[in-house]
Amino acid sequence: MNDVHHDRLHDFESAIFYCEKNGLNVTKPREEVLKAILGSKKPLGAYDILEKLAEPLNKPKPPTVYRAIDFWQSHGFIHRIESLNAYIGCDTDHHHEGSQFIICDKCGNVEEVHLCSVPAELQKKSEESGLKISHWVLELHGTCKTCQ
Amino acid sequence: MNDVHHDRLHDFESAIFYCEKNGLNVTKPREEVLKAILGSKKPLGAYDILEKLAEPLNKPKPPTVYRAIDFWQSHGFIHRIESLNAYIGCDTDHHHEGSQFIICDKCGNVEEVHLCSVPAELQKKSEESGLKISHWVLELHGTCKTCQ
DNA sequence: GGTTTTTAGGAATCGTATCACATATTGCGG
DNA sequence: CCGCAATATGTGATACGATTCCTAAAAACC
Repeated sequence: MNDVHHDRLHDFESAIFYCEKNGLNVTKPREEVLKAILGSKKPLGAYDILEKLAEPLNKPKPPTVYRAIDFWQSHGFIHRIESLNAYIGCDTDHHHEGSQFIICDKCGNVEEVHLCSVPAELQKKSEESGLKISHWVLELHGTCKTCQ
Repeated sequence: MNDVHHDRLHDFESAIFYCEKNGLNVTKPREEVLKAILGSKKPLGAYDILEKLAEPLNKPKPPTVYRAIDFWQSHGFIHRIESLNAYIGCDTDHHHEGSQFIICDKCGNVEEVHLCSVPAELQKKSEESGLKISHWVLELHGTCKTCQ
């Protein structure tokens, strides 16, 4: 567990706790995938994860990793960043249909932002258009404070 | 040119005009790629485009299509929809750093939305975090009026 | 213990995108 | 017009991302 970055340790433990409470199996692949993602400050691609797990899981194949990703994602513990094809740990209590990220294209750091709801302007637009929103993707790219 | 959907014909012509005015070459691959994208009501994947161009361009290879996509994208005439890995024509005057889409996951229709600026809530968050925004991705998924 | 459900292993394949390198075409100064 | 530089294309190979399908193991339940 000490290979999970310290400020994400709590996330790891709370995920485990959540699973225990809800009768979900925390299997070896799932555990290792979550550890890999939470252990990284930056989002990881599926094949980055695959590499990291070569040792602990004896060279797993893509489906193994994708299955675990799906599992954690479906329970809201990790998010996919569409514009990076990469995965990152959720930094709050899971299960929100939208996620928002602030992404530095220079250093690759990603910060999760939490809006409790769709911004008003958009809410309005989607109402006008009659869309019943299921989820949304919001990714701001730019240069972070330290990289400027 | 009559294979460009009628309500996108103007977009095609104004792109050509823009290129002439700015000394940009409208080559055969570029022309065909733009026509393919504007000729479709729904976003096209790169390999969809590749297929459509099999005849007019004599079975082009991926780089041919991607280069033309990059070209039009860099001049703001088409957008990439990250959560679909697909490309769609811009429906207004080009060159805005952010694009916003309303996507029906049932019928695949996409509507472009134009916010002139980043929603206030996000603007605030990105200021707090010190991000200098270069571009942003905003994609609302759900079910459109007619599909509900 | 036997059956059902859940999970994992693994080969193959598909979809998306880029690299490297050769070739062609265009634009422009002499 | 020629030759050079800049721009753009053709093409094979390869990298990266994700899924399908089928088999086998492990857990949960009776």
